[in-house]
Amino acid sequence: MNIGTIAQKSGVPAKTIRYYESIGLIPSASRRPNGYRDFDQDDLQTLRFIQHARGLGFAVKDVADLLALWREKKRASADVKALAMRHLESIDRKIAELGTMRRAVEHLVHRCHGDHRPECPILEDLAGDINHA
Amino acid sequence: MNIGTIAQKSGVPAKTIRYYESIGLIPSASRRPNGYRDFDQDDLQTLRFIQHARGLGFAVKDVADLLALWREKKRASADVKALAMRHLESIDRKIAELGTMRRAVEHLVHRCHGDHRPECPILEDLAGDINHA
DNA sequence: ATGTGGCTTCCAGTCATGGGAAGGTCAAGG
DNA sequence: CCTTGACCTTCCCATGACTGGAAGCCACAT
Repeated sequence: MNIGTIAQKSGVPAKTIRYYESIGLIPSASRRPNGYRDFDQDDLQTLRFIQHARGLGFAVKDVADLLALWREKKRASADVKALAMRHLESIDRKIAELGTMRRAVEHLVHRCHGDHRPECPILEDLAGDINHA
Repeated sequence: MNIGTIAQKSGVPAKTIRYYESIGLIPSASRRPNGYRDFDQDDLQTLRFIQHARGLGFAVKDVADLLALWREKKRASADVKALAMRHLESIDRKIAELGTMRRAVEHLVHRCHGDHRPECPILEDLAGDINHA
């Protein structure tokens, strides 16, 4: 299977597959006599796994760990769960951070007339008057 | 005022101030005979403005636009508001995306025993069985 | 023979910094 | 006067996770 084919089937762009190979996330694909990479069903499985994990927001480093656990038949599910829970916490931190920003920005937007006049509480607040919630 | 002093007063690291200068976000600071940058109160105001805007998650490019509007006395507040609203929408998109991830990851975490045994729905789902919500 | 599309490698850019090297400067203390 | 330590300067490299593009080979159809 050529890289274009597996890219299509896995949803991972060819460019990204080469990148994953270069950083060692996936093993180096075997080569045909003409130099083209040749992928098999196993590679497809792996790339789909990666695609799903990335889709859930796991960092590439974490995906590498998940892949290792996936291949390790004697893993303890507690290890997988711990990794996933750390990820969940990091998602929660990001959501909280964005929520704080969101409230602040929304507050500013609310107070700005948004017309042709130059007076604008958004700019005033950014300039330093952060005392009138 | 040396760069270290203004860094302290503005909360923007010296390194970052030099970077802002290099990309033209702030004007080039004047120099003392010894080559040191010399900042004044205006620079401090500007850096504080930038720091606030960055703290609200505005991209550096957007901060540049906000700075330009701030300095333009004949601006229309509608322009500022529009920029802020676009930012608000982008925050909302990110929150929604993280929320979707969060629910999926939490669902997986819930279903995993997390003990010494190798069976793990997290890995199974990532491997492709995405049909049992 | 020519066109097209896919494959290869390698280099550079993205975004917003942070780290660290190599070297000049300044104020204080011995 | 000299040294120490804390500043400052520029420069290049690294991050994360790709993406774009150039230059060149390969495969197949017309």
